[in-house]
Formats: sequence, C-alpha cells, structure tokens
Amino acid sequence: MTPKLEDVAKLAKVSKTTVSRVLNKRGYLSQKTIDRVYAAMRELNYHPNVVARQLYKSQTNLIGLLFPTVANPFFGELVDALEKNLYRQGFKVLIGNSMNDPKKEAAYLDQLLIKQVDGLIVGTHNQGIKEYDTANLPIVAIDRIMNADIPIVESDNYRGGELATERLIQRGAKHIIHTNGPIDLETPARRRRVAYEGTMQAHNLEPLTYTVDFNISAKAKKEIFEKIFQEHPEVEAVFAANDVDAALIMNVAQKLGRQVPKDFLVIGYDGTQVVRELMPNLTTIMQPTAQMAEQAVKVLGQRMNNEPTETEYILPVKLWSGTSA
Amino acid sequence: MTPKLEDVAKLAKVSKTTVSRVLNKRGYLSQKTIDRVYAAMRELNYHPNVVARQLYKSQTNLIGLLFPTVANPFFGELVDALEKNLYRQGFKVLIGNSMNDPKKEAAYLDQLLIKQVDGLIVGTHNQGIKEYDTANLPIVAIDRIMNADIPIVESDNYRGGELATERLIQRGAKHIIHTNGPIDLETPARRRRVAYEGTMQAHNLEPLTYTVDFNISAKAKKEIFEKIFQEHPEVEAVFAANDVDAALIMNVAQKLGRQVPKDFLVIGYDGTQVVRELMPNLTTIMQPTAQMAEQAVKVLGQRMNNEPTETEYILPVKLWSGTSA
DNA sequence: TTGTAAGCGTTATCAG
DNA sequence: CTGATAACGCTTACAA
Repeated sequence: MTPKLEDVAKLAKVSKTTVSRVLNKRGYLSQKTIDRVYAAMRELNYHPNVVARQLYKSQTNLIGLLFPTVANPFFGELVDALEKNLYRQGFKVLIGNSMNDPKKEAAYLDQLLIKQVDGLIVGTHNQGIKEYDTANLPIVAIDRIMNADIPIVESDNYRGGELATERLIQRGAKHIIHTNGPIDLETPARRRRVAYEGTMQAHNLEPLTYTVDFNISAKAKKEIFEKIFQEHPEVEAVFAANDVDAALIMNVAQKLGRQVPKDFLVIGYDGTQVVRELMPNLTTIMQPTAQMAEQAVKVLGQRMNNEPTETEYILPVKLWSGTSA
Repeated sequence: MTPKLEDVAKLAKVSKTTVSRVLNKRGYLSQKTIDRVYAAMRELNYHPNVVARQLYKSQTNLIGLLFPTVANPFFGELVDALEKNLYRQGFKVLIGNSMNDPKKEAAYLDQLLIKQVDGLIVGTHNQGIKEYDTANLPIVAIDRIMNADIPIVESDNYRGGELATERLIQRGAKHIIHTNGPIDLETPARRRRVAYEGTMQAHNLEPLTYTVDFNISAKAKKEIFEKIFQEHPEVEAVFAANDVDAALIMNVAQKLGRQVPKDFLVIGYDGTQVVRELMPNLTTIMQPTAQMAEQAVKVLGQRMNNEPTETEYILPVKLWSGTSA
C-alpha cells in the first residue's frame, strides 16, 4: 500500500508528530532530524494523504464551478479564466456541466454542499433550485440572479444592448430584430432586451424580440431563424443573443439570398477570443471574461473570509467592430 | 456548526451505526427506526460529510482531467463529453488547465496523485514530466503518448491526414503546405504529418511542413502564416493543424488578396460542433470527441478495476465537406 | 434488529 | 527540540 506518515516516522525513527512538523515546516527542528525525515520520505516515495488533511482541517481547497457546458466558447473561456485565478490562490476546481438539466444541477449541488468544496461559483441558467437557499456555503453567481444573499458578477448587459442596437441603427437599419432567452428567466441578460427596446423606441423604431431557448439544438434554432425571415421579410438586421446564434443567423440569411452586410446586418454577443479568431468579421459585444473571473474569485474569497461584499458587480463591455454590422 | 452523524443519532435516540445504516441502506432495520432517523436528518438539515467517507474508503470518486485549456473548443467539447460520461458513472471531475506550462502540470500531478483523485485522464502536450512514471494511479491518455504503461485513446490521425491531403489534391491543388506542432513532441498528431507527406509523395508532389507552436499567440501565428505566402507565393492550399489555425490562415490569405476557394484552399482539423456552427463552410476533419470520451472513460474504468486493456484505441475520423476546400 | 469500538491518515494540544 | 494522544466524521467487524 501507499506509505503513510507512520511508515516514514518508523523509518526515520521519530514520531508521527515530528514528521508532520517537517512536512508543514512548523516549530523548531534540528537539521539532522529534518534531513533524516526527508530521506525517509524519498526512500518510501511518500506523499501526504490530502483527504486526511481535509478531514482534520474541514476544508478541501476545492471550489465548485457550476456552468451549462464548457463546450460553449463563452463558458469555456470563463471557466478557463476562473481556473487560472483560483489556482493562483491555491484552489483546485471541481467542475459541473449542468447542461440546463435542473436535476443534474440539483444533484451536483447536493453533493458539493456536503463539504466537498469550500465555495461555489455558479453560472447556470436553471431556475428555482431551492438548495441554494439553505446552502451553507460561500457562493458567487456569474450572470445569474439567484437570491438576495448571493453576490452577482456580470458584464454591463444594459450598455451592451444599447451599444449593439445603436450600432445597427447608425448603420442605417430600421427593421431590427433581437433574439433573447426566455423572458421568465431572471437573468441579467434580460437587461439587453430592455436596452434594445428602449434604444429602439428612443429612435422611434419598433422593437421586436424573438425568444429562443438556449437548450435547443442548432437545427431547431435555424428553423426559428428562418421563421424570422418569413414572418418579417422587411427585417434588415438582427441583434443576436450570442455569437453562435449570430453565426447561425448569418448562415440562414445567406441561404435565403441575403448578403451580409450589403443587405442584411448581424451583430453578436460575447466576443470570446476564439470566436474573434474564427470570425473576425463578426461585429459583436465583448464580455470582459478575464475581469469577470477575477472579480468573481475575489468576491468569493471575501465571502469565505466573512468579509462584507457588494451585492452586484457590473463590468464594462466593448464593441468589436467587424464588417457584419 | 454543521450537524454530524452523531447529532442525528442523538436526536433519533439510536446509535451512529444505525444512522449510517439508514444512510447507506445497508442491513436490516425496522421501518420505525428508519422513519425516526430520516425525521431527525430533516430536522437538522443533515448532510453526510463526504471527506470523512472518502478517508475511510480511501477513494474519492473524483477523476482528474488534465488538459491544456477548455477555452479551446476542441478541449472544451472533449472535457464536456468526459464529464457527462463520468457523471453517469458516479464520478465528479477535477479539472486542471495546464496551459502548456510544465510547472503547472507537474504541480497538478503532484497534488492529484496524492489520493485526491481515483483516476486521471490526460491530454496535455507537455513532455518529460517524470511524475507520470511513478504515478501509482490509473491513467488514460487522450491523443498523447506518455509511457508504455498508459493506454492511449486517439482518433485516426493517419487517416485524417490522408483524407485532408487527398481532398486538396482532388480539388486540383499541387502546392500544398501543412502546418503542425513541434516535431519533437511525441504526439499522435505527428502521424498526420507522416500521412500528409506520404500522400503527397504518392502523388509525386513535394510536401512542405511548417512547424507552428500551439502555445504562441494568434498574432505570432499570423506572422508565421504571412511568411508562408511570402516564402512560397506558389502555395495553393494549406492543411492546417486545427480549425482555429485554419481560420487565421484564411484571414491572412484574404488580406493578401487570395480568394477562398477560388484561388486558395484551406482545410482544418478537429471539426467540433461549435466550429461547424460558426464556420459551416470550413472543410475540416472531424475528430469523434464523443466516442473518444466514452472510450477513455471505459478504459479508465477497466484500469481502476485492474482489468486488462489494450494499449491503444484508434477511433475513426470523418470529413466535413464545406466550401473552403 | 441494534450497539460498541476500532480504524481511515492527518494535525494540534499539551507535556516533557 | 521531541513525543503521546485526542480529534476530524464516517464505516464496518464483531457482539449482543
């Protein structure tokens, strides 16, 4: 079996306490003892058992990350940034891709709450999971409204909606359609819809929002987008809920003979690095993923130390100016 | 503090053993006792402490995933699929984005080997990390050669290289350049280079491979790609190491006045779902991420049960036929 | 059908 | 400077 502290102690002819002291560099120790212990460790290829340590300290140095799926570039980039920040602080990352399945999310939660992690960062879109309320655990939400106790880190969705809409108007479009998630979801992304509608009205234009569930397949989405063109042949521009949707819309538009940007404009949302590399011509609103991650980790740290925090952190967005709008 | 087993036992007026039995549905118990215990649990909002259980069982039900970064769509999709499969088997996932930093990879390894995880799935590109050799832990590699003890799951890189090269030749290109990672890395992706070179020679064409480090920035990559056109103005097609590189190359080509596919062809590699949605016109080789994930998890399971496994699993690739080549 | 007690591998208190 | 020993919260022989 894997050697334990006791084996090292025996081999080095010292007590367990001493080995533990060497391991944690605590207290006074003679150099001779230290050397003997290290030698014994090497000889046995000893590695301390983290779980035993976790039990005693009742902390795991693990942070849970609950997101829809890292297969989506936005969440992939965000999770990557979170991991980087957490690693720097000595935390490792336990990841759960709830994939919009409330059952899976609740199951994860149930298991993570159980002292498996020291904290949680949540960015899923599911609603009404009651476990969050009784969760006796520091939590931070990213782009998701949970309950009054849980601080939110988000990008400036209102400004993003405004920027996108203004861009399309400024480019000469009048019939502009917006796609967004279900209206009943209490997500900050809803503010984009509000911004879009407000900006349209301020310009005496008629807002029109299509609801597109994010869980559905690309094929189903495309059908909805085709309907947009059928039901509103006058449409000149679309402000999409995210970049993948924007790409799908461009694709549909081109199939229907619309040329971008000559007679149809598209603007996306998220603007991750990968998407900017794959489609540099797609005009989009960039969410500041790096700063969001940094802020979330910082706030989580404060929560874990019982320091006070704000309830909401709003980070600035930027326009990525391509040729699609 | 959070309630423990003992508190539940006291409240229900039974022993710790009984509570544990109820919790694990083991042995014979009277319904009355069961009900009393459940009631007590609810009253205290009790949740068992996983770490204590982990210590006793000396297993964590955690699997470590070591990959370069989930911000890259290929690894994002792969990690997503791995998580899905592992979750189904009752495992949770601890993730490490080594980001091509050998120090970080070694540090992760050091900590994960320490009884923190029950198994490891590795897909990083770093070389020469000796910890893997002494690792007393079931490991499976994805698209990476580690050492003789560690089974590899990969897609059919040779066939992929062949398919891509043949496609370009069949489309009429003669001056075809291939980009690939450093030749000294013992990665299965090297077989693509071999396949490319073999296929070219079989058609009496001269192969030419440019080495492009994957860790470098998009900007640095673009400079290398520009050099391709400068140094080889006769180039008619590029078989890129991956889809992101393919996109960058297309971008550079267009900036230099080359029209795709009229006078320049590009074929990518990976063919993840997101990329196919964003750039449906990009011809590429699709790696079977879902099957690779499933196979890796299956093999890891066998390893963990000390069952014999093959040393190599090669899964079939497919061509995604776009318009870029 | 239920309980007692030992043990999982650490750390920390206290004594020397 | 070093060593017994209890404790972290759970599971499981073994006993009753």
